[in-house]
Amino acid sequence: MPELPEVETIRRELDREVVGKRIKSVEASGERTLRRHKSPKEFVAKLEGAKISGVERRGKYLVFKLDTGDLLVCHLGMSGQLRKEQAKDPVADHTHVVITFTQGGQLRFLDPRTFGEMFVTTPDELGEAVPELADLGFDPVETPLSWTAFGEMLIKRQTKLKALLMDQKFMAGLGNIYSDEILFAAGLRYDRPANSLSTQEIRRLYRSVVETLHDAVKYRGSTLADQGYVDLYGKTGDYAEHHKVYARDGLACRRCRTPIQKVRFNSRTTYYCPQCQV
DNA sequence: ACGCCCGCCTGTAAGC
DNA sequence: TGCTTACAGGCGGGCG
Repeated sequence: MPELPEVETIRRELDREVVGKRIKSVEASGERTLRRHKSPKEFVAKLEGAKISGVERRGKYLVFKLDTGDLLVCHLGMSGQLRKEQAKDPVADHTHVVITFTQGGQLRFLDPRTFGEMFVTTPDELGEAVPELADLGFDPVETPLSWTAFGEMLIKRQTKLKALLMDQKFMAGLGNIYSDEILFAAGLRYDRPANSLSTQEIRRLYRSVVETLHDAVKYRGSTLADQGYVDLYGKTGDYAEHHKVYARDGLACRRCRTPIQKVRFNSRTTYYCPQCQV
């Protein structure tokens, strides 16, 4: 669920809420959340006493810069949430990490399905020990390309459009929801071979990538019916109201009134308009 | 290189 | 009502 717009929304809030704060203590009970460490103790030891000097985003990863020189990396997976709370607030189920600041207040990580993770590493190791981050493709919001450069990369690939959009090594940050929304905005089917696009289609696709993501960030991301995504304050995002195809199967297309179709593609649910997307 | 599927997890909801 | 099954989609990995 958390894709680029949701992670960017949280990053902006973290920028306000935790940058400049010093970590007083850390409670880390989640072994699976901290699976890259030998033990939660090791994770805690690297954090206590450190000050957070900045928060960046790379695709769906959050990277906290520490004044020790280390980096705290967080991926929310499917069900991870970061929440700003007070020490007196009740601790929700599935809370795996609690960071308490010297200035008061806590940052908590909860994650029912434990696909998410947190770990501390060094800038050097990001390029070696952490291939997932080192191999990430460009970030279309943070470091956009020209559409011509995008087209040169795209035309070389022998794969279908949706698989390519979701490939984090090609472009970082898209998941199932935004891939479908972007393909609708571009008027392209999920199963079009990437190397079959005309120059005009490439330009339209890239414009749709950038515009859809910016729009979604403006509305603070998509909270679906399951409420799986909320921001740092527990607030839902408003972008789902603006979805054109995602979870709208059987409903009339907002552009042409044809019913939106739901299919399985690469064992993922895919929504599209059979009239508007070619 | 690509398509396809599994495993990792839990909460929710549909189906019998 | 209560049990079982399917689904949700993040990612790595394995296989053809």
